[in-house]
Amino acid sequence: MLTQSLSPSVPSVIGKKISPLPHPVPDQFGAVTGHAGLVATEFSYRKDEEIYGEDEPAEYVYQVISGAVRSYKLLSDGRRQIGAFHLPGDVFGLESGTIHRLAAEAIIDTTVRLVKRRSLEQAAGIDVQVARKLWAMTAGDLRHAEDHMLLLGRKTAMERVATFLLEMDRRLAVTGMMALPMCRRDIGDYLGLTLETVSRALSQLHAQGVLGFSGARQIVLRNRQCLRNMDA
Amino acid sequence: MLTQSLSPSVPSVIGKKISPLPHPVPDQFGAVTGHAGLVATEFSYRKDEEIYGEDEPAEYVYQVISGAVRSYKLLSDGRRQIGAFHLPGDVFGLESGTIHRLAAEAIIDTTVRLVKRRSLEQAAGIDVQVARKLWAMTAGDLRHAEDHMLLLGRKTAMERVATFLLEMDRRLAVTGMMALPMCRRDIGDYLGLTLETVSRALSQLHAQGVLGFSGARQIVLRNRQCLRNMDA
DNA sequence: CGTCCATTTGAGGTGGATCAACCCTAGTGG
DNA sequence: CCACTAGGGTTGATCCACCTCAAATGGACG
Repeated sequence: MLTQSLSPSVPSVIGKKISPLPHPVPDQFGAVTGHAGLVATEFSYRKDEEIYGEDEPAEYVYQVISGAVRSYKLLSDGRRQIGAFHLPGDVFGLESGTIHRLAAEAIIDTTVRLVKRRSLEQAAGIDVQVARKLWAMTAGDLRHAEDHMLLLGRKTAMERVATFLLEMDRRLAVTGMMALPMCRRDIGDYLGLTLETVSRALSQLHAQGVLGFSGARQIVLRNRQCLRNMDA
Repeated sequence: MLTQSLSPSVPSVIGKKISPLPHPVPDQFGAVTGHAGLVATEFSYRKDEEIYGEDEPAEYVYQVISGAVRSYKLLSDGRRQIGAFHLPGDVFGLESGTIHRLAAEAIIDTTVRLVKRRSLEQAAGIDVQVARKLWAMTAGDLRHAEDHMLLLGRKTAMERVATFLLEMDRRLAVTGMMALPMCRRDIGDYLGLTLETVSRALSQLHAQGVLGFSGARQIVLRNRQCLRNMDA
């Protein structure tokens, strides 16, 4: 594999142009980088490539332009908990301290925009609006984590899958259809379940007519209210 | 009960003096309120009294002076997930938005110091150091939530209890002994377990000599390394 | 057309939940 | 000072939702 990058954390493709986001996504990042003339760069990562590791210095803050990213923690024996999926428009890797608390990997081929954390911090020291925005973004991550603790600690397998489907539907459905970038194992590691349990729950919802498949990762929700009811 | 407060969210005792914290606790709150001459007030709540409810407007930010507080979310059928315990010195109820995402209750009789959220936000708009501190406090909560997601999604019952004991030992042990303010049900709802499972795990650790009891809530750790190993 | 994974499905095992006594201790009142 | 009570905690027996292990199926891609 001579063409591979030498280090897993060095992006395999390096670009310098700034692309617009594909969709009218609420652009939290642009709202911040637009100020203070921050330098944003584009990088690309191939499927399963590491973007940064757990406890690595947090040098950059990232925004997904295209593709998808998983943030996760590992136990020593390999058990994995995915804390969040990051989809186009999402900012990830933002830390108030100097260390990344979770690792991040590209789920599929992914392009990100990135800026130096230090330059954001500097901008925050000058412009209170930037400081406010950084706080709000971390608070948004906290809100998601709090909701997810309830799911992981207290919901049944079917409730977890229903919650997941509604979340993905909200975040990436176009024309009523969603194209999941992640495999069943990723979904399981996000929901605190095994991949088999996820598959069984999806099959059951399919049998009940609550959702339709066109390929295992192309899902259309046919009865959102039913999912909302089971999500409790 | 004529002497009870009329509303559960109105503190039952109202004080106005500012007491120092009992211990040399790193005082995040003072570091912020010290600036800008913010007005801090003291309130007290009795055991099991609600401090604020889920989705209530976030009017105040709190710091525990004495006692203990649980923050939690409920499902419609009463299942509860406690997201955090707040002990003397801890700040809680800090929101970047206008709404409390979790409810809060006093675990035992508790006294808190509080300031208006709006006045903190105002101070943050003037003093970047205050803004930085608020962001750092929210980031600290996020870090805890991320660790707790790993526990809830992927750890075994024994690993959860070991993690809990080490956390409480770190946060409230004096002279090698810790006095837990919360009951077994609270611990279970924090760890995503039943109270029976928590009790069994503690009994097993007791039988193994890893910990000693003097009363169900007075615990001394006799082998922290053993707990660290099982915490994985 | 064949290979390689991802996914589905089946069969059986198990960790923690549930249901049910029982016990301890602190608080109360005699 | 002690009997009584109530709530929290412990322990036992059983259950079941989800995990584990295994095999079949399917879809993407050379």
